[in-house]
Amino acid sequence: MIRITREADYGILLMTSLTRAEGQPRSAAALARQCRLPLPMVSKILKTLARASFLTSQRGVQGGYSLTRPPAEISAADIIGALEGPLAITECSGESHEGCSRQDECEVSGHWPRINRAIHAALQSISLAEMSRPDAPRPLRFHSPSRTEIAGIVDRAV
Amino acid sequence: MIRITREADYGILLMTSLTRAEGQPRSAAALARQCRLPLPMVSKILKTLARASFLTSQRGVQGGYSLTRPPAEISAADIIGALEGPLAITECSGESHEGCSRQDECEVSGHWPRINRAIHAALQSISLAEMSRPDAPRPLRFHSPSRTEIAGIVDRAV
DNA sequence: CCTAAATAGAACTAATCTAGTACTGATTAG
DNA sequence: CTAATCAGTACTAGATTAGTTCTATTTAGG
Repeated sequence: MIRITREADYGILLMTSLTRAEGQPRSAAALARQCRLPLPMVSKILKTLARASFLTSQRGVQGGYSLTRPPAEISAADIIGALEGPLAITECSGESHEGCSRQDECEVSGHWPRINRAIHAALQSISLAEMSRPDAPRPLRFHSPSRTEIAGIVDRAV
Repeated sequence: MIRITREADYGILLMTSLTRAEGQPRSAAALARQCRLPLPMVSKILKTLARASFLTSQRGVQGGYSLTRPPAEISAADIIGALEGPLAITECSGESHEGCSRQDECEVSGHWPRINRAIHAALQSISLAEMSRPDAPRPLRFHSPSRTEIAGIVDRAV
């Protein structure tokens, strides 16, 4: 349907794990164990989140990562945005449509920004604090083997 | 950020094109020309949409595709849902978590359904009729070379 | 001051998935 | 009966993701 990368999926998982740590720094290894994720992957993700300044890192022996802001002030959109990278929307995204041969044909035009905003709003409205609460609607997660799909949103919407 | 496949992107484009045809059947070839998309791709997409009963097809010499419902009654979610396929959410999606080794660790649990619903609602709220109106917020479309990203939703949200 | 525990960062590989093509069959108007 | 058009399937090439490996840097504690 609409997909986010595994990195983003794991990222959210890790952030919720850190939320439950309540300010105490956690090492990448500890988090990897706790979430049963491959350590190198976890390291990579945490590094990225640190660079995006959602986490601070403490090097050295008793080091680790911890949240820089209260979990209520971090949204799903923040986390996903940090991890999926600014990765070139490539041509046809910003103001320059040079590359887009269909510019004229698609008066369809404005629909993507509209959809973008709708989805962004949806993701922004969900805070890390909320996601960390165990008493969620339904105890479900989506782990696909190679990708995580934000799925079922059409076929089995509630 | 969050991506939909090109197929879905094209699908929306084609559907808006059909909307402007106002009930008149259009052949795959005509639509391909109009939207400047490769014909085989267009055929494939239209077939899928027909199977999902958003379109009816008329075979033979003066045949083509036309909408089965008024455009106000078709949402972005419908189109995207039809095209991205039921494609196995694979393990860990429905009620069976057999495959998911992390079941216990991730009390994160309920956050995906919550996010799903939010996004689904967002996509459902946008009708084909709306998307076909040329007077959109900003004349922008996103054609990436290999993928379409519902992008910028985080970094350059409005 | 030296060692072990951590993070930092970049480069690389393999598997998966998407996009697009090609081919063959079925239907229908004229 | 023939040309136009939809139907369906199988295949290929390229791009992307997921995950690994290796090396460097920082720091607590003995």
